[in-house]
Amino acid sequence: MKIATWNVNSLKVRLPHLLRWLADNPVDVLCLQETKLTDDKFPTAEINAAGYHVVFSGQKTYNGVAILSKRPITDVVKNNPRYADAQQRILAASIDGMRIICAYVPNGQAVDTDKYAYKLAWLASLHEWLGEELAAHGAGGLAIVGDYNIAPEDRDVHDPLAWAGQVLCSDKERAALTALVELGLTDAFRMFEQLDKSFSWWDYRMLGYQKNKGLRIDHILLSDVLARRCVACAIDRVPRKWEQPSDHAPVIATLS
DNA sequence: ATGGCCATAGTGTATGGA
Repeated sequence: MKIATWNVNSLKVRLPHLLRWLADNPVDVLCLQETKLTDDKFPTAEINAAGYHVVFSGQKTYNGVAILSKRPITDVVKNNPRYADAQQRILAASIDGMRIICAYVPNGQAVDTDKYAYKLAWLASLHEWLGEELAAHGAGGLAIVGDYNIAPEDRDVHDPLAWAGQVLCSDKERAALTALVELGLTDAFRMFEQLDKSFSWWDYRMLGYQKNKGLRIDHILLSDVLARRCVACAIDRVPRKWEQPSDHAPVIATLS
């Protein structure tokens, strides 16, 4: 089975890309971030017609998450109950006994801003709640996937010197991600040999994609039960080359 | 040429993204 994540940067704009990508990549589970749609505007019918169940939690203009699945979805939790503010960034659900969490971690803007402080507080709260989710659902396997807005290591950054200490690469953000991993999770991408300069996001500006000036900030973290089943993990750059693309590429993990 | 974008709200131009 395949589990994937993709920050679509507006599902309204990117629905044709989503449907085209699913036709080419009929993954079992796909988590979306930055849908930027209120729930009444969510394209449920189109996604059902593509063969997927779907749950979602959105808001106007910003954020918004969704989980698509070929198999039925149960036990849905919207938001981190420990951090239930208006920003729709977390969606958890059970699929065939597995716990799937779709996460859109705050961007943080810049290290000296309130948004950065919000990001760190949000991550600390996520850590608390994720520990509980692992305790409750770990036996059947848990995957927490999405846009973490954190490049874990310098090799995940096109220009580590330029980005040193900057938002997405700062020590505190990396430590927060490490703390999540230390709950008993594995970065699926790094379980396998990968090409140097593998990224999942490229700035729209400065010919970022054409020059491969990117970051790897979209991650699939697997609990031990699922990590043992994981046989591959890859970033699919194909839709980043399509007309009017999202600035993020999908990441796909294959489980036996 | 060392900078070059995009989506949203809303109809100018500001904000957020990463």
